[in-house]
Amino acid sequence: MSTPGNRETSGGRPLRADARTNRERILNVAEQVFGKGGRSASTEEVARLAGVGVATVFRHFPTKAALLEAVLVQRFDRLREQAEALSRAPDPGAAFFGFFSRLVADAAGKIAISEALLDAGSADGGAAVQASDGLRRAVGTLLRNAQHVGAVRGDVELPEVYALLVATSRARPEKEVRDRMLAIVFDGLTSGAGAGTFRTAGR
Amino acid sequence: MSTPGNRETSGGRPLRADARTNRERILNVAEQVFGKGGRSASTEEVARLAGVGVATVFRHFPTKAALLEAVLVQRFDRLREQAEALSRAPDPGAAFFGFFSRLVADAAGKIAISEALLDAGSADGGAAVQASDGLRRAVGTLLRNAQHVGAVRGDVELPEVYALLVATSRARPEKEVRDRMLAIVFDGLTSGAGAGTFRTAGR
Amino acid sequence: MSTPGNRETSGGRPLRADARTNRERILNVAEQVFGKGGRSASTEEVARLAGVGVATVFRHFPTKAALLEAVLVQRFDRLREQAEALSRAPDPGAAFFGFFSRLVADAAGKIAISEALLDAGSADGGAAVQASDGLRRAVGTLLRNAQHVGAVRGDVELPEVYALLVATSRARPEKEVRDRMLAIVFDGLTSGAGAGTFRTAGR
Amino acid sequence: MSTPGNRETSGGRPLRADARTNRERILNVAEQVFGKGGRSASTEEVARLAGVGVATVFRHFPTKAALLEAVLVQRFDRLREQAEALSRAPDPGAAFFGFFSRLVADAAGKIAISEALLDAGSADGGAAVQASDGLRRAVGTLLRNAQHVGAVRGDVELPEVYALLVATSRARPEKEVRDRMLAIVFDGLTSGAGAGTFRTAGR
DNA sequence: AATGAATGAGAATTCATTCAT
DNA sequence: AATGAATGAATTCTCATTCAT
Repeated sequence: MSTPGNRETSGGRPLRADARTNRERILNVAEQVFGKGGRSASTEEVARLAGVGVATVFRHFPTKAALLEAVLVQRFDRLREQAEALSRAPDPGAAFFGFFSRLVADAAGKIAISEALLDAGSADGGAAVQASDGLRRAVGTLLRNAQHVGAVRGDVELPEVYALLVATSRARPEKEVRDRMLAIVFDGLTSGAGAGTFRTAGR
Repeated sequence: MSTPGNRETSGGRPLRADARTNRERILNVAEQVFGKGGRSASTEEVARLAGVGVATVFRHFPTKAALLEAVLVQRFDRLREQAEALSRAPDPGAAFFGFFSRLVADAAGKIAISEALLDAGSADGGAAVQASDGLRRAVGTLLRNAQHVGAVRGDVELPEVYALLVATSRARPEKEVRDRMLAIVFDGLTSGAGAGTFRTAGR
Repeated sequence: MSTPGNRETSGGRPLRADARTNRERILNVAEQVFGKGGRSASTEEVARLAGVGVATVFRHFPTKAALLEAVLVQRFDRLREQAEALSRAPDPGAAFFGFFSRLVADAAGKIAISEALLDAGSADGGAAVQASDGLRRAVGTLLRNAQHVGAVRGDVELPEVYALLVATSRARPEKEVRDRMLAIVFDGLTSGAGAGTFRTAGR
Repeated sequence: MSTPGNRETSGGRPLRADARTNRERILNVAEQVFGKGGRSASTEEVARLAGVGVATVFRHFPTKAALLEAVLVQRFDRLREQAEALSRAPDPGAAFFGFFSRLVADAAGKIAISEALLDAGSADGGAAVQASDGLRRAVGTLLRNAQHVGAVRGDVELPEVYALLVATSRARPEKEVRDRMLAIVFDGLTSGAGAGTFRTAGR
């Protein structure tokens, strides 16, 4: 949307048509490759599957870290856009839980992504953190809306909700189990009270 | 219980005193190093921090994978022992939730461990998987006990509970947030009902 | 002849000019290095003498074994070509003995080569074995031709002749002695009869 | 026999009984191990098969090279003893050819031995060269005797005969082929003349 | 004397990144 | 702009040799 991080290169000059095509293909391939093999997947692999030379990858993304970052930014931005779109949906409860479910389902099988969701909280200094923050804000909106209509209890706050989102997107059980796992979390987000006794039990 | 996995070497012969010391130091250092850097941390790093040569590390653990495995087995075994001990505690509810909390707290900052908790479900064929299964079984016992006394609702099953354990142990927020995150999950495990509408919402 | 094994890479695509140069230099240097130090000579040594980095060697030959194999294939192919050329020479006797002499002379100082001539009989599964077989077949033709014109006695067969070729190419005496050694073998291949009594004497 | 190289250690002091036993066992195991794997077989392997610690091997033989040398000396000495014994046999022809056959047969499957037979000609400076010379001298005697009775033609000399011995002991064909190969060589050593034309053909 | 443990110096191989075409 | 080639710096693992018990 109105994100400033969407420029094609830092130089600002618009890319030639074929270059833009290449950049996009590389980015998409990288998402798959890092999704499967994590950070440690090799840049050559990305180049090969994208059908370009390694040097081309490095022309577009000066370091492997930059490539990884670009992948993450793209992903975070997409998610943020979805969240923003849902924030205008008629049923805020369905919007919130639906988004939560979809994100977790999508993250399955995307190692690097979820690793990143995780680490992006920590210092990276870069664009990925910003993009992650954008997503977090959008989730915050969804959450507030849902609380407004009583779909989510009022006493939970964004940090723990986001932590749950990150956490559950990391687990990679089969769909069946994943759904049952989410059901529990969603119950916890809805009902409230009661179990308070055990919250810190044993600590 | 009487853990059979605690022998010093598979060979059976007890190690010389100095060797055992070294082996233990290496194992502990490795736990930290892999905890911080994940699988991709280098064996050399482990050796350096343990104050021994790389070759010494390899003498004790013939491959890097074996070292990683040993670390995991040790950790899983420890956790299983704790779980087993708690399974005989007077208050099954406190036992279950207490164990859950402690595990998640301990996992903080231990990348490799949680990665492993995660992957151990998949094929590894090795000792780590066995140890992981042992832990899972022990958690199963805690869960059943807690359900028996009504501390955990009766309609949840081990797979999703274990998935939640894995998931939340992966997230690494500060203590504050972690506790609030767990409170939500624990609520979901206690109350039940109600939120069913949203379980698969958006899917 | 039209050797099919001479392509630059198995991929088929012709190498860039500079790459081909490097590949050839590496191959030649490797022939010398392995010739002197045998299989256990180091790849680093090859790289150093070829004036390239180790990684370059590995780019061209993905494993040390592959490099060794390439060296052998090249050598076997060359020898086979020579043998094939000689198989059309006017004097089959001179062709056979001449080839024999030349091969033995060339093998002097080439440990890896003769080791390989030796081992190629055994299982390697690879291209070297094929190339070795090609050479053996070519020698077979030379032998048959020479027997046809009576230059080599009729009752010897390829296996023992090839074994002799391998054996004598392994010994590395000075030229003088080598020639005298070959003279004995050649006599044995020509005359026949007579000494039969001693063939298995003492056995 | 009257060899001066038979002392147990260079120190001169006689070894304790158990030490001598160990030394012998190590030596025999080493012969097998190096026979199978060549020089590159590991010292640990020797130790393991001998049922002693590595350090014990190194106590008896200060370096791997020394161990290899000792193996060779032992082997050369044994062969020399056999040759010397045969030099007093009634039939010098049978003695010569018999010894030749036996040596070649024994060498089969003993990589290091034949490698050494080969290299011992070159500079080693050590005891192995001396032992090798002893063997060579003994073969010389066998040869002269055989020539004396006309079993071997008179115009061949020790260097080329020894070279043939070395060469054929390196080839490792099956028994069948080996025998036929030797038959050719023996013919060459007996008959003489005739094939002279080809001796240096092609050179 | 015997041994298991420790180790430094390689060796093969990989990979992010730079260079020449 | 695109590419294949080149490379230095890791990284895992091995082995002859030394050390401490």
